[in-house]
Amino acid sequence: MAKEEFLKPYRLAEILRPEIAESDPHEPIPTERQLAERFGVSRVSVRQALALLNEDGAIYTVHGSGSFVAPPRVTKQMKLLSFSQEMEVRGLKPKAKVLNVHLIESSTNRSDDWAGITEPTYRIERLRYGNDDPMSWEVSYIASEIAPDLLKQDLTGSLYTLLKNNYGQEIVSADEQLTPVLIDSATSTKMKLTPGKPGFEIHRHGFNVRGQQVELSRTIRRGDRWDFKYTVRA
Amino acid sequence: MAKEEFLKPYRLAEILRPEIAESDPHEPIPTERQLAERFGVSRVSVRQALALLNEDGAIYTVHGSGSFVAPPRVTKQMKLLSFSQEMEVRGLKPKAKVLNVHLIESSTNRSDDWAGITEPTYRIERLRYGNDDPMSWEVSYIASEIAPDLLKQDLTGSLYTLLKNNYGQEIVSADEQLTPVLIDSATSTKMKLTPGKPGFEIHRHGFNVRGQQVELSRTIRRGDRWDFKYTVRA
DNA sequence: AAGTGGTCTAGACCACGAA
DNA sequence: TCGTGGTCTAGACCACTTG
Repeated sequence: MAKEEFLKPYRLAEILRPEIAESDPHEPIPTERQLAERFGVSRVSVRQALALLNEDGAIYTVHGSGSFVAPPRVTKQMKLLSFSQEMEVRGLKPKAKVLNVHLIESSTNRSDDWAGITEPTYRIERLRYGNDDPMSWEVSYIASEIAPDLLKQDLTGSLYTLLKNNYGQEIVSADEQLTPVLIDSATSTKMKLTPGKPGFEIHRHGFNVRGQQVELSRTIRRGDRWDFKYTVRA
Repeated sequence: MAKEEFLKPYRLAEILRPEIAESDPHEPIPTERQLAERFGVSRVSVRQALALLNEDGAIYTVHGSGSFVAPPRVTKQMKLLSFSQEMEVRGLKPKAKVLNVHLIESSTNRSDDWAGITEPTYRIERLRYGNDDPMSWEVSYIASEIAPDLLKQDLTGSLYTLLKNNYGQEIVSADEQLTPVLIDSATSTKMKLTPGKPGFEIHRHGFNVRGQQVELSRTIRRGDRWDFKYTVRA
């Protein structure tokens, strides 16, 4: 079931990566035609492999001249990660404490808090920990038609994993909006912080492969424990 | 000099876009083989066109089944934009007021503020406006070997455009780091804000095609006028 | 079983850079 | 001019979904 697209290019990239790492920055790597012959694959596959290496900044390519070892860079590409995955990347143990869960029945004057989510919907309020430190406070909305019996599930782990494994709803893309805020006193208390500290407020809309909105969430993250790093291209 | 890669796929995508816009969400679009025949191009080109449409959320594809019209989404992909470009996207007129420019000669105990930039380097402190409102305060460092005579240039416009047109240094990728902060009183004064408001602090490293660091900057942006929206994928 | 998208190939021609 | 990467083709076979 491995979902490895572009098998040859991917494997080829992994073979080339250590070779590249040993060369000095701006040294040329073999030409595409040479690599194609050496590995017995088509030039198209070589080019896809080089494209992968280019994406994470291992090489750069100059039309008419060649491909070269890129000088070292640190920042990673931005990928969709659940909170749990993010913590694991940082080497911290993720945990969640459920503060409140309930089902919101059809409401006449519905709040915009869960606009786009079909009612009735579950509202899940949780505190998120990394190595027992409170890292963020979050409220998630998930339509009950998507995940019936959600209340019976264990909600102390990754919601994304739960949705995927128990309901076949994999979230493959998300729209997010970051706003810098002063963390209000109520949230500060819940997160055991001194009030008035800066943080991020994040609104997230999660979508499945079919572009249907599956999850909606609002998150407050403490600024002293969260940076937001990314690489952006022209 | 148009730098349009994938000419056929790109043009094909633009032709298909309006057709797709007229169909209902989740309606199937023609198969790849049908499109290839209809437009007299190879299936590979069709697939690249569909990939482009997929990237900006116009369609989604299901292996073994087909491609379908995606339900509407709002958020744009994140692209590298200069401040000036960002303002234009928002329909605001960009402007810069130069607060301070000078050349930093080789220093013995150099500050980490411009780590990675070759000395001597220019330090450019500017206030950035959108429609005459101060939007952000920024300090940029640019090595003098890259842009000699920078002091003689007009610095009230886009630095990126200036670097590209006058010095042949196009910045094609950047690493950024966002931190939520309370805007300090000195910066608040410069931006004519009441102190203690939340904002973003952004560190940016700009690179040319060869992966060489061309620009380094630190920016403070007011939180009440800046959101950070993006789409992220698995 | 038939039809769809997913991967890969071999080969052609174009556009650019360096000598 | 020659060698490089950039684009495109026609056709093959695989993997998946649906009837």
